[in-house]
Amino acid sequence: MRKKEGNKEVDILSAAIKVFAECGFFDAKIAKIAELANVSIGSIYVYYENKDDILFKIFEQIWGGLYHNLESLVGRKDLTMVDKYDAMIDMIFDTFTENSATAIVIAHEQQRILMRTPEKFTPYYEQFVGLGERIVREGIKKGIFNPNINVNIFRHFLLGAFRDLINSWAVSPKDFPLNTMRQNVKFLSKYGLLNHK
Amino acid sequence: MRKKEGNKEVDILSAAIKVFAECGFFDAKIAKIAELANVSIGSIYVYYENKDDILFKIFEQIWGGLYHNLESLVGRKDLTMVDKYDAMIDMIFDTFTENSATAIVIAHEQQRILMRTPEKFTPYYEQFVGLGERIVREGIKKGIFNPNINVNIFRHFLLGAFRDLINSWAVSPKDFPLNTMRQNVKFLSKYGLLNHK
DNA sequence: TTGATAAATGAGTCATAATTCATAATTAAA
DNA sequence: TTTAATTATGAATTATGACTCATTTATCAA
Repeated sequence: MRKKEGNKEVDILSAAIKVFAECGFFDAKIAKIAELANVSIGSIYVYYENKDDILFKIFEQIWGGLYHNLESLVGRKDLTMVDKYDAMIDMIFDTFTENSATAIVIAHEQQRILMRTPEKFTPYYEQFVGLGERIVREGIKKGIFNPNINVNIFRHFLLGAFRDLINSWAVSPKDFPLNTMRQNVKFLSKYGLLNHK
Repeated sequence: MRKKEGNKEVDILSAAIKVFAECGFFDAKIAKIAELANVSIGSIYVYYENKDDILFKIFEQIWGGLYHNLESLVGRKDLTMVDKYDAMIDMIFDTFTENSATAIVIAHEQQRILMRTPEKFTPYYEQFVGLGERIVREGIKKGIFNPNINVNIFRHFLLGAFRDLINSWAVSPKDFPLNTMRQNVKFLSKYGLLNHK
């Protein structure tokens, strides 16, 4: 039996994230991913079914991680609802700013996949969103959050805002300092634009 | 001289919007656009340089219209800052909900184009955004809006939220009633999620 | 040392679809 | 009519790049 050399599966995924982020999924060439991963073209098809499959695995990794993190957050009894909410925001920021290329890939490709083949998308995404909504609903029930807010709309409002912001940061980090972004997102989503004196 | 039959240029653009919305830009076939527009494949290249050019013209149309509308709004003296802000929100909603296919195309393709070839993107977009920022800055100067808000971040926050919401509405209008969406976006962006009693 | 098994390779296949262009059709002016 | 200018056409060309698979290479057990 022959042993695997290094970890091609991981190398390919990392390379793919970089290439997808730089060129976009459709202009990304398998040959370039192979080159960047120091792997032959054939090896890519040993580890992944096809080009789509590589993209799916990227989503799986990201949303799987976020789901597990959020799961342990929602259960905590030592935090106020606002603290949980803030922690959730931080968690999303941390995940996506850890690797800016990933942020770009998610921002660009997720919507398309989600719209055309939602059944093939990682279930972690819906599970993650479900947990997020739970935090908001719980906050409403406790009278902390505004009961007139439509939770479904709020979720798209917040995630949409996130996508644009994190992508902007990934493209030009100097124009979007992380801490300023965090503070503004937390503040805006909780208090809004108006000056309450 | 031969006369033009009907208005192929417009027919092609309308057909392209539908096909781009349904399949996404990359999976959209020129042949299908030609078929839907009742035009030969060759005619498409009489009126447009290539596939990209069709997409560019769609952006041009939408952002050109929005820019001109917003331009006449910012100059009005009879409105409070909050009224102007609300009117701007309504204007964006109106433009994109007028044609849901256009909303989907913008939501899906704009980011990619803007990131990879910003120099080729319609200048109306930046002009529109500039006017929007002016409203916010003016509101801050008048003490109506919170001076601690980073205007650049706010712009991405709001436009990102919009994109996701309008796209969600375009995909399943029944889950996102227009009026509820309008109210929630206006409320959330001004007052935020917290219950101010 | 050798045979068996799994891993790795990349030149070549092949389908796809954007774009071209030689030709035809239509209208207006001469 | 005839000619010229413009508009319309779609079969044929062509480039591209995802994916295949016959072959090679590496490792282990016997």
